[in-house]
Amino acid sequence: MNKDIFLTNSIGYKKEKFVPIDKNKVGMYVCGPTVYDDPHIGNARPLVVFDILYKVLKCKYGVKAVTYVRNITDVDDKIIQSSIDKKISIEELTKKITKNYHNDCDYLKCEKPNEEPKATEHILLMIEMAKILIKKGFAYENKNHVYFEVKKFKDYGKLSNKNLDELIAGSRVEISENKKNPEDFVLWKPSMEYEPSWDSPWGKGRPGWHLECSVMSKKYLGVKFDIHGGGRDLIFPHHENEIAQSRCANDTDVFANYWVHNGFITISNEKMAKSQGNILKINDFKKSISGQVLRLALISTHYKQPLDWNDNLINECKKILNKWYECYVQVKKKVLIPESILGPLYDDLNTPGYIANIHKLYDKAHNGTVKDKEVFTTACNFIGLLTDSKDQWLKFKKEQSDISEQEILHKIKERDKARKNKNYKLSDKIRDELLNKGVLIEDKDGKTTWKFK
RNA sequence: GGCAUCGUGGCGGAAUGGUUACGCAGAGGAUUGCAAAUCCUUCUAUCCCAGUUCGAUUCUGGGCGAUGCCUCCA
Repeated sequence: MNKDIFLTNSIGYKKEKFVPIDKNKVGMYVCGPTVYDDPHIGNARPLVVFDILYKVLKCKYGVKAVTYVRNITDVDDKIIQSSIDKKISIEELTKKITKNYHNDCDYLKCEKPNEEPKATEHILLMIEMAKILIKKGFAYENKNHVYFEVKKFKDYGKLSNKNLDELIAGSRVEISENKKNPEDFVLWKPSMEYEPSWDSPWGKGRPGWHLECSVMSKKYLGVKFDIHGGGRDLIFPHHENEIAQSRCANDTDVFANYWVHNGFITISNEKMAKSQGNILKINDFKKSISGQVLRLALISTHYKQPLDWNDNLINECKKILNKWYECYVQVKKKVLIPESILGPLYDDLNTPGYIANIHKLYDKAHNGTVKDKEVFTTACNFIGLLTDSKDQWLKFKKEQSDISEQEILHKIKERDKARKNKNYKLSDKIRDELLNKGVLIEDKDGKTTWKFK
């Protein structure tokens, strides 16, 4: 499609036309998980949002033109703490959580990124970058720590709309006597005996949190690239610090051109937090709800907006997908999605607008030709919906029920008998019983059919 | 305290300087033993106050309210 893509750039928070550095190539870096605990529904949002942005970019620039990098952070204080709490080794923990994370990605129908670098596999590059920053005078060593001197970077705070004076005045910044200034942040720190460590010019230790993304984005996308994404909360300090490190180390005027951040999820209007005890793990949905339902729910609101997670939302999405599967067809030949339908996605990833368009395609397809149904199904597939066949969808619902097919057919026979005898009291009772077990009876054209609700 | 975002019908949720969003729910109808499912039709809205304008829900200013970030966090 010839149409331009627009994105809301967090720098300035304005919608801007997307122009890649190289018009034949697009690079996107998205902050992936820190593998210290199972992914929750909040982690799922950027996964799905940037998966769709990836698809849109590929649609416009070609499959091979887009490089999507999403890291895995496997060294971090939270991981150390979690391994102590769970009484398992760090390696065992990160391996296990990474595996769970990949399962969750599959469940949510997310495509694999082109690269999925791990922090622990890039320690040497991180040490290199820290060395360069010291050499150039942007960082300093003190007592086996290396700190980035924020003051030295003039554009600090440009992304998050902060100025240094206010930050310091807030005095919530961690004060350490090792630091020259309270706002300075760690590039390298020493490790305790039991903590993971690597040799460095500043002794055995480990990197600070932000360095990995600077190093890995550079390795896979270069010192300047197009899109950097993640959750809103990462704007400060994580992304601000990435910009500072990268631009100072690489002598560049810009790090990423477009910063795209997704909003937060609340649970029934409450902040999702450990202290609230309302963390919903992705894994906990797998048994009862199809990943497609979660996916639809996650994109039912524009990515920038907050999204409230509640039963009503899930039920609505279930209903919509049930309905949509009525028009599902297997698409064999490639079908083009009309520009007018695709439009909202190009316009700052307006998924609700696109969903509204799918509803219109559904209306057309429902009484329309096979071609109409193919267009409809293709439009759904484009955002990762209706990617399961109808059989798979029905099978999943079947697995939710504890009633056997045999039993259902038997009950229906019983009901038919009652109906023939005009014993409607009994026949309605049987229908209610089945409904309670999730089986929906439909008398159509003189025949009784059933399906799982 | 500082910096941001948001405030649309019963609910969710887009867009827009003047014209139908869309979905769910509700109502009416077709259909049915009654339903369900499906189809058709349909009601309901732009927080308050000023300003700009021929005209503002949309732009500007003020107010009120909600939320987020400023500390680990998607």
